[in-house]
Amino acid sequence: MGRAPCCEKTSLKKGPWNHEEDQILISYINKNGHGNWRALPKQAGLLRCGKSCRLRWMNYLSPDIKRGNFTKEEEDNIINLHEILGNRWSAIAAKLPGRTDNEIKNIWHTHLKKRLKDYQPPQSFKRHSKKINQINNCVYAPNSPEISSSETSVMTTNSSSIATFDTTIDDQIVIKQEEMDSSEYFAKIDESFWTDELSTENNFNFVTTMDGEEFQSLDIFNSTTIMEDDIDMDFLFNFFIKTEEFSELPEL
DNA sequence: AACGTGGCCAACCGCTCCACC
DNA sequence: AGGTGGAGCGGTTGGCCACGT
Repeated sequence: MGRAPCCEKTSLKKGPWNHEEDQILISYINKNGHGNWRALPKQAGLLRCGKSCRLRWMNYLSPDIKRGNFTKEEEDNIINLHEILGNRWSAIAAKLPGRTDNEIKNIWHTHLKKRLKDYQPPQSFKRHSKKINQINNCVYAPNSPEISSSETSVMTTNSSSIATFDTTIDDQIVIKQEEMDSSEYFAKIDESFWTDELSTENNFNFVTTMDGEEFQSLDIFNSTTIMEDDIDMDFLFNFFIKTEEFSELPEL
């Protein structure tokens, strides 16, 4: 069974915070910081448990929090990150500055889940399957030279390419740190590109070769979305953990 | 105007993780 | 190595509000 409650709840206030309590908490933390959440309410003179104070600060009062509606870009990022990370709301929040895990969780349950459900992928998808389990090597090459025409890149609907697969070497995947205008590299996808084989989980991903002529789909996308304009190692690490098929991780 | 219903979101609860002893 | 306690996480709840009938 779980541990005992963190405080004697009978004497402590629960429910919505009022303005006065907010002010007490803000001024206490501004003055003293929050070393020990458990001890904080007593020291600050609040009839709340430490957990409640921490939650109020982290989710509402902290100056780092960005208020207001989520932008389309933020929503897209949440969708993509959720596809990679699942319900790890705090990990998703860490990628969205100013947004809290609670906020993201709420918007996921109220808006984004519905949005994904409503989305129908195009009907036909021509795929030349290249199984991810054929890829045995992984190389992280952030400063590698320009992408050659033999390589296949991966993108999402709203971001630049970050991953490049060398199609001339069956068992190698090269990850490059690229910042580029994706429209420069990727041909437009028309209806003939898609087939019925595409599962709904794949609907934010597609792959083209660099010359834009021959499209390829990789089964990697059954569980993975690659995204973000600015790649970072933490993100890459999560990506590789998620795609357990890789036998090697990039050097960190 | 009154009532019912559903959406939204702040807050709570139970649990795990992890540092420390 | 095992116990303890604080911090943090994810699921869930409850109350407010907008909208429809």
